[in-house]
Amino acid sequence: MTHSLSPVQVSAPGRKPVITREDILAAALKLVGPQRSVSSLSLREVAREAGIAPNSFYRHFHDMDELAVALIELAGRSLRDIIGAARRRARTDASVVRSSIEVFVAQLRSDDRLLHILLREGNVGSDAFKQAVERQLTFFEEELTHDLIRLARAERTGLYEPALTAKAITRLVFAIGATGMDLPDERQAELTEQLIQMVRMIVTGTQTLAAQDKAQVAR
Amino acid sequence: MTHSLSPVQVSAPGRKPVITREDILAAALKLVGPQRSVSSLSLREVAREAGIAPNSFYRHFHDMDELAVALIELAGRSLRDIIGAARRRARTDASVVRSSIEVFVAQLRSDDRLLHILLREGNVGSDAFKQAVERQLTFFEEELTHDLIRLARAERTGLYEPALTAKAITRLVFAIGATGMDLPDERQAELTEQLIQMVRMIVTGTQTLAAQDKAQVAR
DNA sequence: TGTACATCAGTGAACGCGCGTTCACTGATGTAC
DNA sequence: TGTACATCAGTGAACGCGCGTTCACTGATGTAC
Repeated sequence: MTHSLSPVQVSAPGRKPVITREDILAAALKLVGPQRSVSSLSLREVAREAGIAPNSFYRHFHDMDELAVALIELAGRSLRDIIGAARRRARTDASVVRSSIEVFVAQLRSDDRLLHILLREGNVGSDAFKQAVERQLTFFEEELTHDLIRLARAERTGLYEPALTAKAITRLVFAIGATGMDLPDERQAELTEQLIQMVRMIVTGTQTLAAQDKAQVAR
Repeated sequence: MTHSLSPVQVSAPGRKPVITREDILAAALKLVGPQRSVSSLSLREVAREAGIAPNSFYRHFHDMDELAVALIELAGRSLRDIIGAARRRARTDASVVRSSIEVFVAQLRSDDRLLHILLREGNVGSDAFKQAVERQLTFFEEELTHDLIRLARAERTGLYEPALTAKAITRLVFAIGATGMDLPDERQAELTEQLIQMVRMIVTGTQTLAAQDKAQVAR
């Protein structure tokens, strides 16, 4: 789950940077944890962790808000890549649910803290920050909507309100995932099974409602 | 949505209190809003709002964490009372979903900020604080589990994993509710309908899965 | 190749601020006699 | 009823701290000639 964070630097006059935006983002990432949300980090703390003077921070970001938004975008992009790969590997309807959720939970326990950021930060911080989180979640919903439509066509099952279904699944997985962030490793499997069952309830529900609708129309 | 916060004071020697725990809780409540979570409030800020000297705060709470936990408990208790009343008024399966969610969304827009606190604070703050939020959510889940079992019996529909279903519904409603906190009033109806449909997906899903299980066993 | 110069990443020191917490206090109240 | 006293809610002043932000600076680098 790594990404290049900025385009290749074009050669320019002046002193060479000894530290990059990526270094600062990585330092901030090291500081977030069970007790610390991104929006509670101080500029001086991040600078200290990155090994630079507090005022050097301003060479790379306008303020802490800009750093926080950059972190959110990085986290969202990485997670979508990972889940997307898992979805492409899976063949059947059932295994798409399972493998996506397994990858999601595995990422919860991963050493890089990227997913933690998306889960912990939804409802605090500045407007710009909250919007950045919201944007990443809607990206997920859009991709999931397309998947649901594609799967319903392939398996000839009905589908009731795909966008709403995608939203319900996304928000539920993220909400439950957030509570599981700090769980010990041995409860990971349990969390995974719970999530899979919950998603199946929703998917089964949509299919049943779609079938009822169809019957209604036919009658 | 009001509650008596402490037992009636027994007469004791010493100066009469001019300010109460309730006054301080109310002051803290006034300060939380779109940009401010309870865990971001400072002791001095709350004292200022309550009209007392900063150090007087210590006469009522050991620290800010204790105040935050008291707020969470107040909010949870109040919301359960309100939703409980709505559920008792409703007669049918469908109207239980609708009236509970309507009351929930109405409370989202209410002047007292109690529900906001539960929604915004799930994933930040001290351990004691997060546990307090978690505890209130499990209270909801337990009550909902009982309701689901009762309704399934009454309507002779199957029920698949009632506790898990209750958890999925609770977490989903709170997660979506959190995103709707800061929405303008005119989108309240839309939010309500979305939530109702999502809950129906889950309930329909559980019933269908239960029916499938039964067929499996009968075969 | 050599030199003067512009650029600009990073710095050290300092600022004013709001914070949580402490201390010794004041003075209103209820109780004992 | 009157008086001395213990209790304790609330206070004003002070502390040391970490914070974000500013300023004028240093010195490494690439460019122009």
